[in-house]
Amino acid sequence: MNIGTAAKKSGLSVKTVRFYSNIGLISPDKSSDSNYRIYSNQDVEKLLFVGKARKFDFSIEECRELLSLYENKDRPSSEVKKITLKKIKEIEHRMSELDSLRTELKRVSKNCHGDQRPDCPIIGFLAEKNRN
Amino acid sequence: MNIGTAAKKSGLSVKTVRFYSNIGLISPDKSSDSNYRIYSNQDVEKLLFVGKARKFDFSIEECRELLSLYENKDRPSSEVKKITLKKIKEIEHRMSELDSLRTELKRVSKNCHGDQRPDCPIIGFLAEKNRN
DNA sequence: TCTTGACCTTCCACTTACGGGAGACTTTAT
DNA sequence: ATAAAGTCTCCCGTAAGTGGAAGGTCAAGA
Repeated sequence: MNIGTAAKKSGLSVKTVRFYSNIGLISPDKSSDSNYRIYSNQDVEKLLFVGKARKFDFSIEECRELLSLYENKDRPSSEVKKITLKKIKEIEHRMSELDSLRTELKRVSKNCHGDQRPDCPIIGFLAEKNRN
Repeated sequence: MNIGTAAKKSGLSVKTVRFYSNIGLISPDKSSDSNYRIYSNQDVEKLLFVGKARKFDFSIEECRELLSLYENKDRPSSEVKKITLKKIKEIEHRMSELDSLRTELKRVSKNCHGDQRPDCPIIGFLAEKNRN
């Protein structure tokens, strides 16, 4: 099938699928006469796989790694688990960062009247010089 | 003061300070003979302000807006509050996304032995075709 | 057969918020 | 005087694509 069909089946955009082809993540065959990319059902499986991994915040390089593990039937599951646990750690780290931000922003915005008066503790907070 | 001093005082890198100058976020005077940027104490205040806002996940464009509110003594506090509440919403949205990711990744990784055997439910999960 | 329109190709520029480095110039220190 | 440090502009790179231009390919209709 052509790239448009593969894109539709995988739920990705044509641009994205072509991008994955260009970076060698998922390399379809190419028709020698028309130069069109030709996707197999297996390729579509891989596109779906990567699409899902991307949704789960794995980077392209991580996807590349996961994909090779996915293709290698003898890989030890510990490899996969390692990547996943690392990702969980990253997510939790980012979540705790965001949590502090939210807490702080909530704190300062609670004291802001949010009316026509120019007096604003949020601005004051951002302008505060804190020694660190 | 020169850019290096301003950078040190604001805790930003020279590159970053120059970047802010280039995009017109914080525009110092320029020495007419040496072409060096000359930062005032007020400029440093602005750099600190922006540095802090950036840490709190405000984008450059949001910083630009906050900065103009910071400089405009007559602005209504409602403007500032609006931007802040929007940011809080964004943070909370991202947090809930990350929370689902984490939950799902934890779920699938719990069932993975993580040993030498190739059998891996994480890969299986990523390869699953879910209809949506 | 010709043409139209949909699809495909490559290539380039743009996005965010900078960081790295080249090569040239200015200032400061020895 | 000279060396070192600081600064300047300019260009390239990042991640993961998106958008567009110019051109090639294919199937269908007149």
